[in-house]
Amino acid sequence: MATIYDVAKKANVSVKTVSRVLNRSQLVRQETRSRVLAAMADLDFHPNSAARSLRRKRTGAIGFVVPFGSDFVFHDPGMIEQIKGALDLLNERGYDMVLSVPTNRDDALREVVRLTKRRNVDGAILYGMTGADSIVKELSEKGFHFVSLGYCYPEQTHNFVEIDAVAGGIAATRYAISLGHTRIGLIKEPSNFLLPNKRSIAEGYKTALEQAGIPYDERLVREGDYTVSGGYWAALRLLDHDEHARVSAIICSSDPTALGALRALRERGLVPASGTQNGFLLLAGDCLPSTRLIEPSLGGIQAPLYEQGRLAADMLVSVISEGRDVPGIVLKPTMLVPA
Amino acid sequence: MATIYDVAKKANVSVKTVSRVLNRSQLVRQETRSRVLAAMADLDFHPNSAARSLRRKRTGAIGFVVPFGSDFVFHDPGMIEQIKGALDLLNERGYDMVLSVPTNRDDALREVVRLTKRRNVDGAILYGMTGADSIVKELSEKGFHFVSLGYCYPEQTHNFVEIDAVAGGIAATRYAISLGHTRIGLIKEPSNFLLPNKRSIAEGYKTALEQAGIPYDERLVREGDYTVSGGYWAALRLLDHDEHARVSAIICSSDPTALGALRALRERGLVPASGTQNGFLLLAGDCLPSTRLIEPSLGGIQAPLYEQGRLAADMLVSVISEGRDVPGIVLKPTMLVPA
DNA sequence: TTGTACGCGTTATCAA
DNA sequence: TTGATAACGCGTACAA
Repeated sequence: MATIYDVAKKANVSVKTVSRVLNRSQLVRQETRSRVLAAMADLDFHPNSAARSLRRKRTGAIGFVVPFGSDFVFHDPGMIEQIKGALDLLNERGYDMVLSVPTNRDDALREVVRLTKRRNVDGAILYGMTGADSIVKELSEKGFHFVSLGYCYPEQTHNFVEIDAVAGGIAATRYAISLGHTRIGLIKEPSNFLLPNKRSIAEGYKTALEQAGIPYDERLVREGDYTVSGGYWAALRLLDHDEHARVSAIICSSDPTALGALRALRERGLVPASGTQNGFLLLAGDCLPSTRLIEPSLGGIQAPLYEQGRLAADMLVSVISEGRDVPGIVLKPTMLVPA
Repeated sequence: MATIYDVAKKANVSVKTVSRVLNRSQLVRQETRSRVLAAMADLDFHPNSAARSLRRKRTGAIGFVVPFGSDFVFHDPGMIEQIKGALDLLNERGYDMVLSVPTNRDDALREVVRLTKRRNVDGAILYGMTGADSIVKELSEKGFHFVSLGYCYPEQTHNFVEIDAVAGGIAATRYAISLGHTRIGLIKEPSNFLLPNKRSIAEGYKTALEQAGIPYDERLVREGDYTVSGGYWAALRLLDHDEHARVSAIICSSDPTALGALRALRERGLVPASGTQNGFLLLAGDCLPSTRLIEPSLGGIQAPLYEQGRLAADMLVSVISEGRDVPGIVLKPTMLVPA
């Protein structure tokens, strides 16, 4: 491969001039610039990134690390949306994305440390998780850059983009109540997605019930695992548990959960009502566009996952370029009425 | 950040010795090694990747470039499976993946050139596409490494992993015929996914019909775009076109296509039969595990997309480490009977 | 507006 | 088994 020395020789200039052309400095005479550009084209010259990174102390890449393994990550449309949002923004900003999907928390933390401390990347987006406290704080102190999707530790005030699950729970539950439902099932998020200061959708559910004077029945609340089959089994348990006082509505904490619940409903001969029509009410948890292509009538809690990914990436780019932490953001989901 | 010089000083050895420890050379006395390791831990030393890459002339990363834009790529479960397969293998082999999703062919080719020629990556996986001929051949000649998912140019014999769409078409069509169907609709792949030596599912479809003595009716073949809505509209056209001689079966070339078609069927009051039961037959095109979680009864052409991604990555790793091209592979899909 | 010479942090070539 | 020193390719004080 040709180096700037080859280009310099060919264009009869110094390497510094070549470097200037490369970096779009204005201090190069037009005629010189064209000569250099011609030489670069002739030699099929491309600047070596490693040399650049070494010198500039930045790589132009950021890491995206999720601790749930590829089997989960690539089958969860919500995670996909978050990654997509981040990738889109990074692309606009000229950054490359290094995607890493270790299978557990410890490996994920090791990955973040490896990517950032070895300077493979200029910063990392890390999925919020327990046990990240010390590492993430250390990274911050030592000048490595990171932003988390959701909280990484209790009392975290900076460098995160979170979605308010409680607000979603309230909105969905109120909607069900407004249609006259009183036996409302909830398939909540898996507990390992929660953190001391990340509150559950179940809190919103309880609040809304309480405000409407409907007694809370813990048997109507099941834990899902954000997968289709998790939703399926949880829904079956809700439907079969109490034959005489069966739920007439189910609120799901994710889209796959809802698709699984839908399968369970169909197996039991129940078709969720569309619109405000009477009948069984099934509410999804992300209401992603891709889910609604498959089930257009599905309403529920619309979580801005794509925006979350985008904003996290945007925040990371700021953290990197300005060199200081940025206050966290909490996004509100909205309630999408079934079609 | 500490460098090997700091470590060397602290451990009272030369930088070369530190380097040896770093690279697990056996030519270091045990006692020296432990002293160096202790110093590294003390200083929280992490080797700088840029410096390493510059010196070693390899980065430990590979690029994955798909030319269809994030809106398509992240919403197509087939692409997701391919990426997942590649990522899993690269992870096992200790490579990082740089994911790039430009929106068109020209940008994709530029991306591959940028990533490889600037040495951001040691090689790239490129989605097969027209117009890649010259660039991909040039890369090959100049010693840059690449492997393509599907063919990149006519007469390509090396560095690709392809899935035989014709075989899939034959199998699915034969299955439909075996159940007594004679009016069989086909929603084939979008034409921009085809290349001179990549043959269409429609060829297999025709072959099977011909062998069974069923006349070919071009009105029963529609082009899809691999999306849910594309499948929906194509299926509606198939269902509404010819009221008196309507299709009794539809073969789809992808899973989203089938999910869209399913929506169309439901809207027309048609429920696809399960198993070998009589009734409307709907066959999917990828039969991915994730699709079957949503619609467990869906049968069709089961394409080994995950394996394709894995094998492509594996092939690329070979190409990189052995420095020479590897003969292409063609995978056969199988026919999955509806449950 | 252009050029010289050095440093970024590693690895590799020798020689000891 | 270890070490001095030269690369790797680019950016940048500093000088002209």
